[in-house]
Amino acid sequence: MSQKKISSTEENYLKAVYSLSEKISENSYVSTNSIADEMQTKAASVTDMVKRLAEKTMLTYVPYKGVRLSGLGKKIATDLIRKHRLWEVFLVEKLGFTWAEVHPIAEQLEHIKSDELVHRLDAFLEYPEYDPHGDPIPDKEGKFRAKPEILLSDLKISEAGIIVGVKMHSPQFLEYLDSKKLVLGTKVEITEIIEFDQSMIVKLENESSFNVSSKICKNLYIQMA
Amino acid sequence: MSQKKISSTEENYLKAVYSLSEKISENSYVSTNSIADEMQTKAASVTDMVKRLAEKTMLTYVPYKGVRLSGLGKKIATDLIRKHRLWEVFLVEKLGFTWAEVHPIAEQLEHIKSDELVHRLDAFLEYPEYDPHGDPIPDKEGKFRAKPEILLSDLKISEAGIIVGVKMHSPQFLEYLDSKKLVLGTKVEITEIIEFDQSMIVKLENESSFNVSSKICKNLYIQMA
DNA sequence: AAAAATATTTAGACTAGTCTAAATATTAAT
DNA sequence: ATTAATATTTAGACTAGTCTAAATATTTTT
Repeated sequence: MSQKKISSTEENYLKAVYSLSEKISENSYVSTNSIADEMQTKAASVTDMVKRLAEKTMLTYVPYKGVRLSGLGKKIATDLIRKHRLWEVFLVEKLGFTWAEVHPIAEQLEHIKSDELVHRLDAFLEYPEYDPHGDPIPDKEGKFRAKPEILLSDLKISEAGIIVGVKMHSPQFLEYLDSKKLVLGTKVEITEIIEFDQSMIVKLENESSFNVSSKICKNLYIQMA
Repeated sequence: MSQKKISSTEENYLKAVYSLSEKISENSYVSTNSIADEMQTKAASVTDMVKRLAEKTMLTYVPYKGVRLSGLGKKIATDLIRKHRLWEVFLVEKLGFTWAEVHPIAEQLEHIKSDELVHRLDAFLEYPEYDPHGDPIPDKEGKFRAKPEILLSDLKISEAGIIVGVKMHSPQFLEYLDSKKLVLGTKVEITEIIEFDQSMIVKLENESSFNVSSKICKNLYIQMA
Protein backbone atom coordinates (compact mmCIF):
# COMPACT_ATOMS: atom_id res chain seq x y z
CA MET A 1 0.00 0.00 0.00
CA SER A 2 2.63 2.52 1.02
CA GLN A 3 4.86 4.07 -1.64
CA LYS A 4 7.16 1.97 -3.83
CA LYS A 5 10.50 3.62 -3.51
CA ILE A 6 11.19 7.23 -2.76
CA SER A 7 14.32 8.97 -1.58
CA SER A 8 14.48 11.42 1.29
CA THR A 9 15.40 14.08 -1.24
CA GLU A 10 12.26 13.44 -3.26
CA GLU A 11 10.23 13.47 -0.06
CA ASN A 12 11.67 16.84 0.84
CA TYR A 13 10.73 18.31 -2.53
CA LEU A 14 7.14 17.08 -2.12
CA LYS A 15 7.00 18.55 1.35
CA ALA A 16 8.26 21.89 0.02
CA VAL A 17 5.69 21.91 -2.77
CA TYR A 18 2.95 21.03 -0.30
CA SER A 19 3.94 23.83 2.02
CA LEU A 20 4.11 26.34 -0.85
CA SER A 21 0.74 25.19 -2.19
CA GLU A 22 -0.81 26.11 1.16
CA LYS A 23 0.29 29.69 0.69
CA ILE A 24 -1.28 30.24 -2.72
CA SER A 25 -4.76 29.94 -4.22
CA GLU A 26 -6.33 26.51 -4.71
CA ASN A 27 -5.64 25.78 -8.37
CA SER A 28 -2.60 27.81 -9.25
CA TYR A 29 0.85 26.44 -9.82
CA VAL A 30 3.87 26.38 -7.53
CA SER A 31 6.77 28.00 -9.36
CA THR A 32 10.20 26.51 -9.91
CA ASN A 33 11.87 29.50 -8.29
CA SER A 34 9.77 29.39 -5.14
CA ILE A 35 10.68 25.72 -4.71
CA ALA A 36 14.34 26.56 -5.24
CA ASP A 37 14.07 29.20 -2.52
CA GLU A 38 12.32 26.88 -0.08
CA MET A 39 14.81 24.06 -0.69
CA GLN A 40 17.89 26.27 -0.64
CA THR A 41 18.90 25.03 -4.07
CA LYS A 42 19.01 26.29 -7.65
CA ALA A 43 16.12 26.54 -10.10
CA ALA A 44 17.91 24.24 -12.56
CA SER A 45 18.04 21.48 -9.94
CA VAL A 46 14.35 21.94 -9.29
CA THR A 47 13.50 21.56 -12.97
CA ASP A 48 15.39 18.26 -13.07
CA MET A 49 13.70 16.99 -9.94
CA VAL A 50 10.14 17.95 -10.80
CA LYS A 51 10.52 16.12 -14.10
CA ARG A 52 11.43 12.99 -12.16
CA LEU A 53 8.57 13.45 -9.71
CA ALA A 54 6.13 14.05 -12.57
CA GLU A 55 7.43 10.81 -14.13
CA LYS A 56 6.50 9.07 -10.89
CA THR A 57 3.03 10.70 -10.97
CA MET A 58 3.57 12.49 -7.68
CA LEU A 59 2.86 15.85 -9.26
CA THR A 60 1.97 17.43 -12.58
CA TYR A 61 4.52 19.65 -14.21
CA VAL A 62 3.77 22.25 -16.85
CA PRO A 63 6.97 23.79 -18.24
CA TYR A 64 7.29 27.50 -17.56
CA LYS A 65 4.15 27.35 -15.40
CA GLY A 66 5.07 25.25 -12.39
CA VAL A 67 3.82 22.18 -10.54
CA ARG A 68 0.81 20.89 -8.65
CA LEU A 69 0.80 17.88 -6.32
CA SER A 70 -1.21 14.83 -7.33
CA GLY A 71 -3.23 12.85 -4.78
CA LEU A 72 -0.26 10.55 -4.33
CA GLY A 73 2.09 13.50 -3.88
CA LYS A 74 -0.22 15.07 -1.30
CA LYS A 75 -0.45 11.79 0.60
CA ILE A 76 3.33 11.44 0.78
CA ALA A 77 3.66 15.06 1.93
CA THR A 78 1.02 14.81 4.66
CA ASP A 79 2.49 11.51 5.85
CA LEU A 80 5.78 13.32 6.28
CA ILE A 81 4.16 16.17 8.16
CA ARG A 82 2.35 13.65 10.35
CA LYS A 83 5.61 11.88 11.17
CA HIS A 84 7.49 15.11 11.71
CA ARG A 85 4.94 16.41 14.19
CA LEU A 86 4.55 13.13 16.05
CA TRP A 87 8.31 12.94 16.49
CA GLU A 88 8.33 16.52 17.75
CA VAL A 89 5.77 15.59 20.38
CA PHE A 90 7.94 12.63 21.37
CA LEU A 91 11.07 14.74 21.63
CA VAL A 92 9.40 17.34 23.82
CA GLU A 93 7.02 15.22 25.90
CA LYS A 94 9.19 12.16 26.44
CA LEU A 95 12.77 13.32 26.04
CA GLY A 96 12.44 16.81 27.48
CA PHE A 97 13.71 18.82 24.50
CA THR A 98 12.49 22.42 24.18
CA TRP A 99 10.21 23.46 21.32
CA ALA A 100 13.11 25.48 19.91
CA GLU A 101 15.35 22.42 19.57
CA VAL A 102 13.20 19.75 17.97
CA HIS A 103 12.83 20.81 14.36
CA PRO A 104 16.17 19.67 12.92
CA ILE A 105 15.96 16.30 14.66
CA ALA A 106 12.37 15.68 13.55
CA GLU A 107 13.51 16.67 10.06
CA GLN A 108 15.65 13.52 10.09
CA LEU A 109 13.22 11.27 11.94
CA GLU A 110 10.37 12.00 9.53
CA HIS A 111 12.15 9.99 6.84
CA ILE A 112 12.20 6.73 8.81
CA LYS A 113 10.09 4.25 6.85
CA SER A 114 7.75 2.07 8.88
CA ASP A 115 4.00 2.46 9.01
CA GLU A 116 3.92 0.29 12.11
CA LEU A 117 6.39 2.59 13.84
CA VAL A 118 4.24 5.65 13.18
CA HIS A 119 1.16 3.84 14.36
CA ARG A 120 2.80 2.69 17.60
CA LEU A 121 4.43 6.05 18.22
CA ASP A 122 1.03 7.73 17.83
CA ALA A 123 -0.47 5.33 20.39
CA PHE A 124 2.49 5.75 22.77
CA LEU A 125 1.97 9.51 22.68
CA GLU A 126 -1.76 8.97 23.27
CA TYR A 127 -2.88 10.26 19.90
CA PRO A 128 -1.82 13.89 20.20
CA GLU A 129 -3.78 16.41 18.11
CA TYR A 130 -1.22 19.19 18.03
CA ASP A 131 2.57 19.35 17.97
CA PRO A 132 4.65 21.43 20.43
CA HIS A 133 4.23 24.53 18.26
CA GLY A 134 0.45 24.19 18.11
CA ASP A 135 0.39 22.83 14.55
CA PRO A 136 -2.29 20.16 13.98
CA ILE A 137 -1.15 16.60 13.35
CA PRO A 138 -2.86 15.14 10.28
CA ASP A 139 -4.45 11.69 10.61
CA LYS A 140 -3.46 8.62 8.61
CA GLU A 141 -5.59 9.81 5.69
CA GLY A 142 -3.91 13.19 5.65
CA LYS A 143 -6.90 15.04 7.10
CA PHE A 144 -6.04 18.05 9.23
CA ARG A 145 -7.87 19.28 12.29
CA ALA A 146 -8.75 22.98 12.37
CA LYS A 147 -5.63 25.04 12.71
CA PRO A 148 -5.41 28.21 14.79
CA GLU A 149 -6.37 31.28 12.76
CA ILE A 150 -6.59 34.25 15.07
CA LEU A 151 -3.36 36.15 15.70
CA LEU A 152 -2.59 38.10 18.81
CA SER A 153 -2.37 41.13 16.52
CA ASP A 154 -6.06 40.66 15.65
CA LEU A 155 -7.18 41.30 19.24
CA LYS A 156 -8.65 44.61 20.40
CA ILE A 157 -8.09 46.34 23.70
CA SER A 158 -9.41 44.45 26.72
CA GLU A 159 -9.84 41.24 24.72
CA ALA A 160 -8.19 38.11 26.11
CA GLY A 161 -7.19 34.68 24.86
CA ILE A 162 -4.89 31.72 25.22
CA ILE A 163 -1.72 31.22 23.19
CA VAL A 164 -2.29 28.06 21.12
CA GLY A 165 0.35 28.22 18.42
CA VAL A 166 3.17 30.04 16.70
CA LYS A 167 3.33 31.10 13.08
CA MET A 168 7.09 31.52 12.89
CA HIS A 169 9.27 28.61 14.03
CA SER A 170 12.76 30.06 14.29
CA PRO A 171 14.61 28.88 17.40
CA GLN A 172 15.51 32.47 18.25
CA PHE A 173 11.85 33.46 18.27
CA LEU A 174 10.87 30.41 20.31
CA GLU A 175 13.63 30.98 22.85
CA TYR A 176 12.55 34.59 23.18
CA LEU A 177 8.97 33.48 23.85
CA ASP A 178 10.23 31.09 26.53
CA SER A 179 12.12 33.92 28.21
CA LYS A 180 8.94 36.03 28.29
CA LYS A 181 6.78 33.07 29.39
CA LEU A 182 4.72 33.45 26.23
CA VAL A 183 4.33 29.70 25.83
CA LEU A 184 1.40 27.57 24.67
CA GLY A 185 -1.43 27.63 27.19
CA THR A 186 -0.57 31.06 28.53
CA LYS A 187 -3.54 33.39 28.95
CA VAL A 188 -2.97 36.91 27.70
CA GLU A 189 -5.06 40.09 27.82
CA ILE A 190 -4.54 43.22 25.74
CA THR A 191 -4.46 46.28 27.92
CA GLU A 192 -3.18 48.76 25.36
CA ILE A 193 -2.31 49.06 21.69
CA ILE A 194 0.47 51.44 20.72
CA GLU A 195 -0.72 52.96 17.47
CA PHE A 196 2.50 54.18 15.89
CA ASP A 197 4.33 50.80 15.92
CA GLN A 198 1.40 48.43 16.37
CA SER A 199 2.96 46.94 19.49
CA MET A 200 0.76 45.84 22.38
CA ILE A 201 0.83 45.94 26.13
CA VAL A 202 -0.06 42.44 27.23
CA LYS A 203 -1.08 41.32 30.71
CA LEU A 204 -0.39 37.75 31.82
CA GLU A 205 -2.32 35.79 34.43
CA ASN A 206 0.29 36.55 37.06
CA GLU A 207 -0.61 40.22 36.55
CA SER A 208 2.75 41.06 35.01
CA SER A 209 2.43 43.43 32.05
CA PHE A 210 4.83 44.22 29.25
CA ASN A 211 5.16 45.50 25.72
CA VAL A 212 5.03 42.96 22.89
CA SER A 213 6.29 44.05 19.46
CA SER A 214 4.11 43.96 16.38
CA LYS A 215 6.33 41.28 14.85
CA ILE A 216 5.67 38.99 17.78
CA CYS A 217 1.93 39.73 17.87
CA LYS A 218 1.69 38.72 14.23
CA ASN A 219 3.27 35.35 14.98
CA LEU A 220 1.25 34.16 17.96
CA TYR A 221 -1.98 32.25 17.41
CA ILE A 222 -4.71 32.84 19.95
CA GLN A 223 -7.79 30.94 21.07
CA MET A 224 -10.20 33.62 22.25
CA ALA A 225 -11.32 33.22 25.83
CA MET B 1 33.97 16.85 18.48
CA SER B 2 31.67 14.53 16.56
CA GLN B 3 32.48 13.64 12.95
CA LYS B 4 32.60 16.25 10.20
CA LYS B 5 30.44 14.82 7.47
CA ILE B 6 29.73 11.20 6.83
CA SER B 7 27.00 9.56 4.78
CA SER B 8 24.84 6.70 5.99
CA THR B 9 26.47 4.54 3.33
CA GLU B 10 29.93 5.25 4.70
CA GLU B 11 28.67 4.56 8.20
CA ASN B 12 27.32 1.21 7.08
CA TYR B 13 30.67 0.23 5.60
CA LEU B 14 32.45 1.08 8.84
CA LYS B 15 29.91 -0.93 10.80
CA ALA B 16 30.43 -3.92 8.51
CA VAL B 17 34.21 -3.69 8.86
CA TYR B 18 33.88 -3.43 12.62
CA SER B 19 31.65 -6.47 12.79
CA LEU B 20 33.98 -8.50 10.55
CA SER B 21 37.01 -7.41 12.60
CA GLU B 22 35.41 -8.95 15.67
CA LYS B 23 35.36 -12.32 13.97
CA ILE B 24 39.06 -12.43 13.08
CA SER B 25 42.34 -12.17 14.96
CA GLU B 26 43.44 -8.86 16.45
CA ASN B 27 45.82 -7.52 13.83
CA SER B 28 44.83 -9.15 10.59
CA TYR B 29 43.05 -7.43 7.76
CA VAL B 30 39.40 -7.49 6.76
CA SER B 31 39.19 -8.56 3.12
CA THR B 32 37.41 -6.75 0.33
CA ASN B 33 35.34 -9.81 -0.49
CA SER B 34 34.13 -10.36 3.06
CA ILE B 35 32.97 -6.73 3.17
CA ALA B 36 31.20 -7.19 -0.16
CA ASP B 37 29.43 -10.25 1.27
CA GLU B 38 28.41 -8.48 4.46
CA MET B 39 27.16 -5.42 2.59
CA GLN B 40 25.40 -7.34 -0.17
CA THR B 41 27.38 -5.50 -2.79
CA LYS B 42 30.23 -6.18 -5.21
CA ALA B 43 33.94 -6.26 -4.45
CA ALA B 44 34.59 -3.48 -6.98
CA SER B 45 32.26 -1.16 -5.08
CA VAL B 46 34.04 -2.00 -1.85
CA THR B 47 37.43 -1.13 -3.32
CA ASP B 48 36.11 2.28 -4.35
CA MET B 49 34.58 2.93 -0.97
CA VAL B 50 37.50 1.83 1.19
CA LYS B 51 39.74 4.17 -0.79
CA ARG B 52 37.42 7.02 0.14
CA LEU B 53 37.28 5.95 3.79
CA ALA B 54 41.07 5.61 3.91
CA GLU B 55 41.28 9.14 2.47
CA LYS B 56 39.15 10.28 5.41
CA THR B 57 41.45 8.42 7.85
CA MET B 58 38.66 6.18 9.08
CA LEU B 59 40.60 3.06 8.18
CA THR B 60 43.87 1.96 6.67
CA TYR B 61 43.77 0.24 3.32
CA VAL B 62 46.51 -1.99 1.92
CA PRO B 63 45.75 -3.02 -1.68
CA TYR B 64 45.27 -6.76 -2.10
CA LYS B 65 45.50 -7.22 1.69
CA GLY B 66 42.40 -5.52 3.09
CA VAL B 67 41.50 -2.89 5.66
CA ARG B 68 41.75 -2.16 9.35
CA LEU B 69 39.70 0.44 11.25
CA SER B 70 41.48 3.46 12.72
CA GLY B 71 40.56 4.84 16.12
CA LEU B 72 38.20 7.26 14.40
CA GLY B 73 36.62 4.46 12.37
CA LYS B 74 36.12 2.35 15.48
CA LYS B 75 34.53 5.28 17.28
CA ILE B 76 32.05 5.87 14.48
CA ALA B 77 31.21 2.16 14.34
CA THR B 78 30.65 1.76 18.07
CA ASP B 79 28.57 4.96 18.13
CA LEU B 80 26.35 3.36 15.51
CA ILE B 81 26.07 0.14 17.47
CA ARG B 82 25.25 2.13 20.57
CA LYS B 83 22.50 4.01 18.77
CA HIS B 84 21.16 0.88 17.11
CA ARG B 85 20.85 -0.98 20.39
CA LEU B 86 19.38 1.93 22.30
CA TRP B 87 16.70 2.34 19.63
CA GLU B 88 15.97 -1.38 19.79
CA VAL B 89 15.39 -1.08 23.52
CA PHE B 90 13.08 1.86 22.86
CA LEU B 91 11.12 -0.01 20.21
CA VAL B 92 10.60 -3.06 22.43
CA GLU B 93 10.24 -1.47 25.86
CA LYS B 94 8.28 1.62 24.94
CA LEU B 95 6.50 0.82 21.71
CA GLY B 96 5.83 -2.87 22.27
CA PHE B 97 7.57 -4.27 19.19
CA THR B 98 8.84 -7.85 19.40
CA TRP B 99 12.56 -8.62 19.35
CA ALA B 100 12.06 -10.15 15.91
CA GLU B 101 10.73 -6.91 14.41
CA VAL B 102 13.10 -4.20 15.57
CA HIS B 103 16.27 -4.72 13.56
CA PRO B 104 15.28 -3.11 10.25
CA ILE B 105 13.77 -0.09 11.98
CA ALA B 106 16.79 0.41 14.24
CA GLU B 107 18.91 0.07 11.11
CA GLN B 108 17.35 3.34 9.94
CA LEU B 109 17.19 5.08 13.30
CA GLU B 110 20.89 4.51 14.03
CA HIS B 111 21.78 7.06 11.33
CA ILE B 112 19.95 9.96 12.96
CA LYS B 113 22.57 12.53 13.86
CA SER B 114 22.22 14.19 17.25
CA ASP B 115 24.44 13.50 20.23
CA GLU B 116 21.88 15.14 22.47
CA LEU B 117 19.19 12.79 21.18
CA VAL B 118 21.25 9.72 22.02
CA HIS B 119 22.04 11.07 25.42
CA ARG B 120 18.41 11.83 26.24
CA LEU B 121 17.18 8.56 24.80
CA ASP B 122 19.68 6.70 26.98
CA ALA B 123 18.38 8.52 30.05
CA PHE B 124 14.73 8.00 29.07
CA LEU B 125 15.40 4.25 28.84
CA GLU B 126 17.16 4.40 32.22
CA TYR B 127 20.63 3.57 30.90
CA PRO B 128 20.02 0.03 29.67
CA GLU B 129 23.05 -2.26 29.59
CA TYR B 130 21.79 -4.78 27.07
CA ASP B 131 19.53 -4.65 24.03
CA PRO B 132 16.49 -6.91 23.53
CA HIS B 133 18.70 -9.67 22.09
CA GLY B 134 21.10 -9.61 25.04
CA ASP B 135 23.83 -7.72 23.20
CA PRO B 136 25.71 -5.22 25.38
CA ILE B 137 25.23 -1.51 24.66
CA PRO B 138 28.60 0.27 24.43
CA ASP B 139 29.03 3.48 26.41
CA LYS B 140 29.78 6.91 24.91
CA GLU B 141 33.46 6.04 24.70
CA GLY B 142 32.74 2.83 22.82
CA LYS B 143 33.56 0.56 25.74
CA PHE B 144 31.58 -2.68 25.86
CA ARG B 145 30.37 -4.48 28.93
CA ALA B 146 31.12 -8.21 29.10
CA LYS B 147 29.11 -10.04 26.52
CA PRO B 148 27.56 -13.48 27.09
CA GLU B 149 29.99 -16.27 26.18
CA ILE B 150 28.51 -19.59 27.26
CA LEU B 151 26.21 -21.28 24.78
CA LEU B 152 23.42 -23.64 25.70
CA SER B 153 25.33 -26.27 23.71
CA ASP B 154 28.24 -25.93 26.19
CA LEU B 155 26.12 -27.20 29.09
CA LYS B 156 26.34 -30.76 30.42
CA ILE B 157 23.53 -32.94 31.68
CA SER B 158 21.77 -31.63 34.80
CA GLU B 159 23.39 -28.21 34.45
CA ALA B 160 21.06 -25.21 34.45
CA GLY B 161 21.16 -21.56 33.48
CA ILE B 162 19.25 -18.52 32.30
CA ILE B 163 18.91 -17.46 28.68
CA VAL B 164 20.66 -14.09 28.40
CA GLY B 165 21.20 -13.65 24.69
CA VAL B 166 20.98 -14.93 21.15
CA LYS B 167 23.84 -15.38 18.73
CA MET B 168 21.73 -15.50 15.56
CA HIS B 169 19.30 -12.62 14.96
CA SER B 170 17.07 -13.82 12.12
CA PRO B 171 13.40 -13.00 12.69
CA GLN B 172 12.45 -16.59 11.94
CA PHE B 173 14.74 -17.86 14.67
CA LEU B 174 13.48 -15.27 17.15
CA GLU B 175 9.84 -15.99 16.38
CA TYR B 176 10.50 -19.68 16.86
CA LEU B 177 12.07 -18.96 20.25
CA ASP B 178 9.01 -16.93 21.21
CA SER B 179 6.75 -19.83 20.29
CA LYS B 180 8.77 -22.18 22.53
CA LYS B 181 8.98 -19.60 25.34
CA LEU B 182 12.75 -19.64 25.05
CA VAL B 183 13.03 -15.91 25.70
CA LEU B 184 15.57 -13.86 27.66
CA GLY B 185 15.29 -14.53 31.38
CA THR B 186 13.96 -18.05 30.94
CA LYS B 187 15.61 -20.64 33.20
CA VAL B 188 16.52 -23.88 31.47
CA GLU B 189 17.96 -27.18 32.68
CA ILE B 190 19.53 -29.90 30.56
CA THR B 191 17.97 -33.27 31.32
CA GLU B 192 19.41 -35.21 28.41
CA ILE B 193 21.81 -34.86 25.49
CA ILE B 194 21.06 -36.85 22.36
CA GLU B 195 24.48 -37.92 21.14
CA PHE B 196 23.86 -38.65 17.47
CA ASP B 197 22.47 -35.19 16.58
CA GLN B 198 23.71 -33.13 19.54
CA SER B 199 20.19 -32.02 20.36
CA MET B 200 19.17 -31.54 23.98
CA ILE B 201 16.15 -32.21 26.12
CA VAL B 202 15.56 -29.03 28.01
CA LYS B 203 13.34 -28.52 31.04
CA LEU B 204 11.75 -25.12 31.71
CA GLU B 205 10.72 -23.76 35.08
CA ASN B 206 7.13 -24.68 34.44
CA GLU B 207 8.33 -28.32 34.31
CA SER B 208 7.58 -28.64 30.58
CA SER B 209 10.30 -30.53 28.74
CA PHE B 210 11.14 -30.71 25.06
CA ASN B 211 13.83 -31.36 22.52
CA VAL B 212 15.94 -28.46 21.34
CA SER B 213 17.96 -28.87 18.15
CA SER B 214 21.73 -28.48 18.06
CA LYS B 215 21.38 -25.45 15.80
CA ILE B 216 19.29 -23.72 18.42
CA CYS B 217 21.54 -24.73 21.32
CA LYS B 218 24.49 -23.19 19.52
CA ASN B 219 22.68 -19.87 19.23
CA LEU B 220 21.47 -19.32 22.78
CA TYR B 221 23.71 -17.60 25.31
CA ILE B 222 23.42 -18.81 28.89
CA GLN B 223 24.24 -17.33 32.27
CA MET B 224 24.95 -20.36 34.43
CA ALA B 225 22.77 -20.60 37.53
C1' DA C 1 3.74 46.35 -29.61
C1' DA C 2 8.56 46.41 -28.95
C1' DA C 3 12.10 46.52 -25.47
C1' DA C 4 13.68 45.35 -21.03
C1' DA C 5 13.54 42.61 -17.07
C1' DT C 6 12.72 38.38 -15.01
C1' DA C 7 11.77 33.44 -14.79
C1' DT C 8 12.64 29.00 -16.49
C1' DT C 9 14.78 25.43 -19.02
C1' DT C 10 18.66 23.17 -21.45
C1' DA C 11 23.36 21.77 -21.96
C1' DG C 12 27.18 20.06 -20.04
C1' DA C 13 29.98 19.02 -16.12
C1' DC C 14 30.69 17.26 -11.45
C1' DT C 15 30.32 13.89 -7.09
C1' DA C 16 28.91 9.72 -4.65
C1' DG C 17 27.82 5.37 -5.20
C1' DT C 18 26.98 1.51 -7.91
C1' DC C 19 27.78 -2.10 -11.55
C1' DT C 20 30.06 -5.42 -15.29
C1' DA C 21 33.90 -6.99 -17.60
C1' DA C 22 38.69 -7.14 -18.17
C1' DA C 23 43.24 -7.03 -16.11
C1' DT C 24 46.30 -8.14 -12.50
C1' DA C 25 47.84 -10.05 -8.14
C1' DT C 26 47.86 -13.68 -4.70
C1' DT C 27 47.26 -18.31 -3.09
C1' DA C 28 46.79 -23.20 -3.76
C1' DA C 29 47.76 -27.33 -6.31
C1' DT C 30 50.31 -30.19 -8.84
C1' DA D 1 58.15 -23.79 -9.60
C1' DT D 2 54.85 -23.51 -12.95
C1' DT D 3 50.01 -23.86 -13.56
C1' DA D 4 45.41 -23.26 -12.08
C1' DA D 5 42.10 -21.20 -9.19
C1' DT D 6 40.67 -17.41 -6.61
C1' DA D 7 40.75 -12.67 -4.92
C1' DT D 8 41.25 -7.97 -5.95
C1' DT D 9 41.69 -3.90 -8.57
C1' DT D 10 41.04 -1.00 -12.72
C1' DA D 11 38.46 0.82 -16.50
C1' DG D 12 34.49 2.51 -18.09
C1' DA D 13 29.60 3.14 -17.80
C1' DC D 14 25.36 4.24 -15.32
C1' DT D 15 21.92 6.84 -11.90
C1' DA D 16 20.59 10.42 -8.69
C1' DG D 17 21.35 14.71 -7.50
C1' DT D 18 23.72 18.90 -7.88
C1' DC D 19 25.79 23.11 -10.16
C1' DT D 20 27.04 27.12 -13.66
C1' DA D 21 26.38 29.34 -17.82
C1' DA D 22 23.87 29.92 -21.89
C1' DA D 23 19.50 29.82 -24.26
C1' DT D 24 14.69 30.54 -24.36
C1' DA D 25 10.16 31.88 -22.66
C1' DT D 26 7.18 34.91 -20.12
C1' DT D 27 5.93 39.11 -18.01
C1' DT D 28 6.35 43.91 -17.29
C1' DT D 29 7.32 48.40 -18.66
C1' DT D 30 7.28 51.94 -21.73
